[in-house]
Amino acid sequence: MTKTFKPTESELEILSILWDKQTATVREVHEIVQKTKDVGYTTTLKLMQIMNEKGLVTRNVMSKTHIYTPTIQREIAQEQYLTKMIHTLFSGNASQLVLQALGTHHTSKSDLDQIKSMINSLQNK
Amino acid sequence: MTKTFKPTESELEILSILWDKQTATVREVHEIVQKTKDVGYTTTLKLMQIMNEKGLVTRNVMSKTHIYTPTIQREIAQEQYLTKMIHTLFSGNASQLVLQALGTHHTSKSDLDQIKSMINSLQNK
DNA sequence: TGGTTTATACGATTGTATTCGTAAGCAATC
DNA sequence: GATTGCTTACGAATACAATCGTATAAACCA
Repeated sequence: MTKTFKPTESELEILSILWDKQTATVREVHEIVQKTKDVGYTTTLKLMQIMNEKGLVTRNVMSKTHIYTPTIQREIAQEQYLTKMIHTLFSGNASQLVLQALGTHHTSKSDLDQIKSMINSLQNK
Repeated sequence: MTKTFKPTESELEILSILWDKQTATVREVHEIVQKTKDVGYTTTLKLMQIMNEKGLVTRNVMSKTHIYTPTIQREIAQEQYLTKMIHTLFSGNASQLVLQALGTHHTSKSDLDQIKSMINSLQNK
């Protein structure tokens, strides 16, 4: 069973950066965080230390500057939040979410093709 | 400009109940909340009072038992969370979210048809 | 009417997230 | 080898969310 994974707002933001970069130092993360939030370096540092304690990330302490890696797969978080969102915001109706997403967020033609073929394979079951 | 809408975890849970029922008393909400969480009546009451102060809900105080109504449209919340989720969990790629949603959440054949026709109309633009 | 139930109001407590200041170590540089 | 800059560690303050106990009033009813 997957342990309950429940990062805070700020932790999720940091995780999302780590998922994109695979691995990063506090400074690298902080530089990105700073673009949207006005917080001090030690705040980001502290958060990442706490995340380490919680097991949300691991870190390589070989060099003076630690290197952080997320422990949770992005896919697991995706699935968890998707499920929750469908439940609380879409009354459990996944297709409503899909329609909404397609309607208000741009999607390339080839991506649309990919979605169509996925639908076809689902319908042929 | 839409005011920043940022309910807490518990507030969102209550809103989701109100969205489904359109309108409800504290007791009605609490009865549903209790199915998943073991909290006292006054906790739910207090939360809804705070939500009223924040403007997340309005209430009709004509009778002794107040009747609550959500002020925020469910659609606005849907859009906001969807956007945020696509950004932090799907690297900004909406179609990834759609594929994931279709892959892991059941969708009826007629709903799938509806999605297909939506895609077709998007592609014919 | 008097007691019981059901409501709201509200203060207080507890728990957790967020933020930052300060200290201390290390490494490059002057 | 002293100074400067960057790093981590850590305690402490602040803010906010969540929970509940108690008081008070209205409505119900036997």
